Amino acid sequence: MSGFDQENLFGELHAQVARSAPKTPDQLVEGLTAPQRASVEHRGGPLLIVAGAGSGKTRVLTRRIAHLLATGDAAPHEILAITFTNKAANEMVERLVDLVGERARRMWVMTFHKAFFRMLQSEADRLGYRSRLTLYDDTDSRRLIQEILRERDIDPKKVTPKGVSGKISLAKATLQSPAEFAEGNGSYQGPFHQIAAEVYAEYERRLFAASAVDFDDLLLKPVELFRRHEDVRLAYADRFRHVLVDEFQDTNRAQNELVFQLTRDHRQVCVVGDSDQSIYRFRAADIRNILDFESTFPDAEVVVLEQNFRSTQRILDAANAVISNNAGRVVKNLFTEVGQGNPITVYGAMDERDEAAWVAAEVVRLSREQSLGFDDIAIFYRTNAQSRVLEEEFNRAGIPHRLVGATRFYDRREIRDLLAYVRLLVNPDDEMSARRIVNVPKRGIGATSVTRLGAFAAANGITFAAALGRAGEAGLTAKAAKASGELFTLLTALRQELLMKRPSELLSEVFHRSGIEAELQAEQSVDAASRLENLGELINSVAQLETDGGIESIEEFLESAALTSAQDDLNDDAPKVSLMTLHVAKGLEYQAVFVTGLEEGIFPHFSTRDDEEQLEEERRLAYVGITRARQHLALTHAERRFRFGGEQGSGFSNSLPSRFLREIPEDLTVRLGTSGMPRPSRWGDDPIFERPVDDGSRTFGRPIARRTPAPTSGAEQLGLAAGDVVIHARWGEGTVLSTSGSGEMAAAKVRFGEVGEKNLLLSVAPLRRA
DNA sequence: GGTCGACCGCTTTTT
DNA sequence: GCGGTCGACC
Repeated sequence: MSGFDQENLFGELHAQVARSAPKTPDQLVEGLTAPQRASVEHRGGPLLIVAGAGSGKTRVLTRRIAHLLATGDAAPHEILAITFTNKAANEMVERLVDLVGERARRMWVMTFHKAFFRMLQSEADRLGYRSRLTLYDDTDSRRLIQEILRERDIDPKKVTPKGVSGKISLAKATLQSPAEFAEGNGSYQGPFHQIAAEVYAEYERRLFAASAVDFDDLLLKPVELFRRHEDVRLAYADRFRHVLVDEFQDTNRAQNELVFQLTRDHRQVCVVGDSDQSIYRFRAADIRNILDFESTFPDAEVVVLEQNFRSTQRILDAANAVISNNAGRVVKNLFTEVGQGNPITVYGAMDERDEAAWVAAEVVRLSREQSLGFDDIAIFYRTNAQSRVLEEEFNRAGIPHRLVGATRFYDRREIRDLLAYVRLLVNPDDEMSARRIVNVPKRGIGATSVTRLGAFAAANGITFAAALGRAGEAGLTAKAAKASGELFTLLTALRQELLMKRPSELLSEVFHRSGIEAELQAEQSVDAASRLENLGELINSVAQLETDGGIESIEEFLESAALTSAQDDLNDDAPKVSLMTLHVAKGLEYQAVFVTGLEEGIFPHFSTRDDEEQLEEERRLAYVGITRARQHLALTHAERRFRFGGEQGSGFSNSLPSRFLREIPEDLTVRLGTSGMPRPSRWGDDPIFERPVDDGSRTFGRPIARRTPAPTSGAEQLGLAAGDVVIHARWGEGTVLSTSGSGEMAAAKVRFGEVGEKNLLLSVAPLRRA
């Protein structure tokens, strides 16, 4: 498996030894560079480790923790080590197990969200919550906001739930209460802000009533808790005498505050980060947290790790060249002793299919010629939408692969439905979940009934779930009332089982008795079959976790369901090529990396066009992508790219290669495909590179095994030109405004009387001359 | 009053 | 290709 940094030459061997005999402090600093060693051995005050990409920061962190234990300066339960992703946390735990043995698994080495959810859960009563907390994920909270907007008759076209939820999320991340948010900070307050402020306040009331918290609350509420209850703060500060934070450049204000509250007394805080890898500004990450760390803790010791142990010199040179275009950064000087390495390949594709096919062919070539495993290879892209074509092409080529982090397993509808039942059983106040399952499976309780039930519950001060039992009084029709009563009985019965059954058994009970299973079985479609399969998989995997000791209670299961991202795949064995967004790629490394879609508009993304700061963040993202590669790096772009589903009503764009490509010195690269062709203006005087000959083993520059051409509508052969009048099977007569492309890619912009202007791909459009 | 199918509009990145 | 909305039909 390709993993994180250096470590693993003797990793396995050491692991064997470590399990029997823990390492001595001296052994723990063996083989470290001077600054790495200093980071591990530092004691007695704040420590800032500025760790360039690939400089071994995970290694330093884990060694430091092991060293603290080995010297007796800390006990396992006194350490809090925080990461951003589950993946990073798991990796850190595994490495710690190698160093200090199995006790590492019981240590608090986890994500921010998980750690503070735990604290919050155990102290919930101090903030006035009545029952166990339910965690709402983005979808849940979005839905709640939507509901509030609907109740207030706010036009969802003008004020989108997404927009409001973004505002609220930002407010929470910057520690603004609804009142503070409403007042704003003196800047212009538009009507949108007003509405958002009102919704925020109502949203908070609803969450509280449901004993629910959202993602942002996992950070905001503990801050509140610590501020309001000094005794609680002191208790945790006292317990966690050593706090270590990874990826500190991506902390937001709430996270920064939490770290400060926990450590300001004992000051034993160690943060690791690299401002060049800050890529979560959109999520309110504040790069100032790391830049200002030294003024927050004036006595902080600063160590800079500049030696890179991962990539070849060429790859580092490319990364350095790109990132040096960002203004006002602290200049670091990454170097390596690995050697020059291979040139970086830049491939210009005709379109996204060609791009994907080239990548697939290269993957095959690399695995053959360089004897790389599929799991040594990763493909990155800027947006999830780009993954589909890659997947299709990989399927065609028979390359084993997996999408990392695309749709979370727990985000699938059927899974959410089943989980909603369980959440409702655990927390009867959870109105969102109650509303969700009230008509799943279909039992004849529609929107009108739901509204009535909701109104009845509110009027009588009971929960929505309780209202189900009094549906007659709520004014439901006889049929709906009967269904409602049955559901109520079912829920009551299931609640009896809550304490007696193991999580997997409970899930299975719900699956059978709710009727979800029967409904899906009755459907007889491929879709239903796959949903059934997913549910079965869920139940199995939970049972598995129970045997492994990973899950004890149903609450624990719900927590992990909400906090687990799709990155932590359920079952995984065979080596596979990993496909993921650049954001997901942070913290990982691979022998060979492909960064795709390097086009203006895609990467950097359109939305960052007018904002220099956002553009710099895109550049950091490029930096992150490039520095993931150890040996092989390929960068691709496409001349044109279909967007959306790629049919009528959408269109394709012709794209310039990304500025990031232009920022990489020519002499580090080999340029192929359209990149190798002479190009006027923008590219300057690119040398012309030959297209390699097709000798069977190399398939540069041309896709292999092109898909069999789909039968076309033939319209691309009509030779249409601007001004021609055509007839479309659906939209009738129209006038051609312009044409573009040729062959398979030929397209025309046509104005129709009724539907207006459409961009049509001629090979598929049902079009003929008038 | 409920269900289902047609259509529209949108798509940045995530714990 | 998706979710969400709306209108037609049961």
